[in-house]
Amino acid sequence: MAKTDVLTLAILGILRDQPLHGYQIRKRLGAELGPFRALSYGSLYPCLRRMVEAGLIEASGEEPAGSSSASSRRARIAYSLTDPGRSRLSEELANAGASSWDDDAFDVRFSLFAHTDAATRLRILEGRRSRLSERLEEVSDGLKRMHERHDAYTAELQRHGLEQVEREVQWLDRLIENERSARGGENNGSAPADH
Amino acid sequence: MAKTDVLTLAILGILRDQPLHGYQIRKRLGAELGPFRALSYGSLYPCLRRMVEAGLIEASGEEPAGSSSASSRRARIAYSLTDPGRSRLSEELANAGASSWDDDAFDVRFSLFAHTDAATRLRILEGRRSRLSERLEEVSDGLKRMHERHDAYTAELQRHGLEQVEREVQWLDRLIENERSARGGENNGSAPADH
DNA sequence: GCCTACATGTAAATAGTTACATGATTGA
DNA sequence: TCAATCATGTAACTATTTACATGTAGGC
Repeated sequence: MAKTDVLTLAILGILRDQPLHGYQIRKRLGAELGPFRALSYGSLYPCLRRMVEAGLIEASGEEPAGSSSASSRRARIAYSLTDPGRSRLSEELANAGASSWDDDAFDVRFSLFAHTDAATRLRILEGRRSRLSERLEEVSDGLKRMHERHDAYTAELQRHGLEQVEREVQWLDRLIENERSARGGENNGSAPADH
Repeated sequence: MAKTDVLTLAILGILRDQPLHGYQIRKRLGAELGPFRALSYGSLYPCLRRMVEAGLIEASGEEPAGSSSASSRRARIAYSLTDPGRSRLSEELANAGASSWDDDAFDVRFSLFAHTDAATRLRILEGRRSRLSERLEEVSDGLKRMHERHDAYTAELQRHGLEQVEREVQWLDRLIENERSARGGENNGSAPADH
């Protein structure tokens, strides 16, 4: 349930603007999103098949989104969003069930922020922040409690983990502030506008 | 193959010093190691069973490592390392096949550094560092290449990911330096000794 | 008496990777 | 012609989560 749903969403998102082949989908996803750095075809193609069966996407024989259009390649299948797929994407983008998402799910949602409305963006960022805060407390409690049960390496590992999560929270804070100060402007934003 | 092996190693490591119940193993692992924050019993107990079958650990009816010893609890099973389990742990700790490990595997190995010899520690740290460097290049290439294909949010996500990996590399560099400057001293170290 | 934490497990469903099988196109 | 990259898929295996099933001990 977990990752395939995320993969489905990521595919819907990446097909939003142009049809692509499976191969291209894999490359883009791998290049743009951490979670799919090493996505295997054994995951991708079955997922595409399921999506076709569910009517979310369509497989068509030719003319993907490539640059040159003259060649006569065989066996290339371009997938494109259907209307139900498009609705499903909108639905997903509007629903900020910010609870229970794992890191990967957040990344995918975030990467689709350009097509997410401002209120939902804010809710997602805040939801993510509060979950990370909980984690922060758990880990720092753990660190305090182990404290004298020595093992400096384990402690160092946790200290480092803690730091990374703290930075993640700071990053979110910056983003949240940005979203807030951008209020009154666009509803369908496209830039974190900070540097 | 991937995570269970890591779980097996983590269990061997945590049972090195005292026998523990399954329940205690889960708690400790969850508290000390990120990868096992949400380890389920459905993963843990089958793994313990496999380890018993493989002769790496032994299940004994009573007397775990608890504080008070007077109570007569039922159905509590304390697992302890067998001699083969102990050898297996040593083997694993000596082998720094630093290639192909994922993040979780590194964390588990690192948490066992107190029982790992200095040369192996260094090899593991350097192996990890070089893999992260590769990732760094891939991601920053990707960032440069997308660059004008707009979408500021996706770019921001990658920038942030890049930063986190960069920090991870800096952390490793500090650790590596520490290990190097500690040369001539202990072979079986116990402290990163930096603050 | 009730709730929480302790404690152990199984079965079914899900997900994911690896290895395999195949073949076209491009450029050196 | 040879290698790399493009391109699509399947089957077997491995791992993992979720939901279930059961029961004890200690504190309020």
